[in-house]
Amino acid sequence: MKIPGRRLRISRSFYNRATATVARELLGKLLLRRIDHQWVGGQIVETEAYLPDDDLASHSARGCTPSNRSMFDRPGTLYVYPIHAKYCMNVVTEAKGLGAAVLIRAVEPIWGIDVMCANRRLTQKNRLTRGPAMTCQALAVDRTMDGIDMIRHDEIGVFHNVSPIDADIIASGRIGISKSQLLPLRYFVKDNPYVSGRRK
DNA sequence: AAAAAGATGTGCT
DNA sequence: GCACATCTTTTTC
Repeated sequence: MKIPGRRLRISRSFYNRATATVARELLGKLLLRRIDHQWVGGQIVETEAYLPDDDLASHSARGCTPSNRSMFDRPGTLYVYPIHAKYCMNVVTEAKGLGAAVLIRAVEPIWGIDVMCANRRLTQKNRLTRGPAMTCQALAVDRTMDGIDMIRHDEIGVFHNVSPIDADIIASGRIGISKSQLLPLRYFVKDNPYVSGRRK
C-alpha cells in the first residue's frame, strides 16, 4: 500500500467548479490527516453540497459573519463549524466570496484505524466515521483548524485515489436540515456501510 | 444578559 | 427507533 502523504493532492482548480459537481466527484477521494507523523484517514463516501445562491439551508444564506467567514474564502479552504457540542468540516468551493462549500459527511477508514478509534474513544469500528461530526472527531479536526488552506496545509488534505470506487453513486435530499430539503444535493456511495443515515 | 436553535451522536429499548 | 445530552452562535429581551 502506498504512503498516503506521497499521493497527488487535489488542486485548487478542482474546488473552483460548481459545488454539486465537486461534491459528487469528492466521493472516492482520500481525506488524510497527519497525527504524530502518521497519515490517517480513508476514502470519502458521503458528501453534501451547500450552494452559494437560493440555498436557505446553507450557513452562507444570511451573508458573511464572523463565524462563517472562512466559507467565503478561497476554494480549498477548510470551514469547520460547531453543532450540538461537536464539529463538522467542509471544503470551500467555487470562487472566493460566494459562500459555497461541500460538507464531508462520511469516510471509509483505511489508514490509522487504531488512531481514529483512540480519538473517538471507541473500540468498535462500525460507528467510527459514520457522520460528519464522527469524521471530525476521528481525524482530530476542530475549530482551531477553521480557515486553513487544504491545498497547502502540512497536516491535512484531500488526495487522488489510484483505485476509484467500484459502485453506483446516489443523490438524495440532505440530512438534518429544515429548509430546501427537496434539493438532491447529498451524494453517497451505494451500499457502503460507512454512509450515515438509514440502512436499506 | 439570557435563551433557543442547530448541516449531530450516543445509549438504551 | 427514539429520547436526550451537550455547547457555540445567534437572536431576543
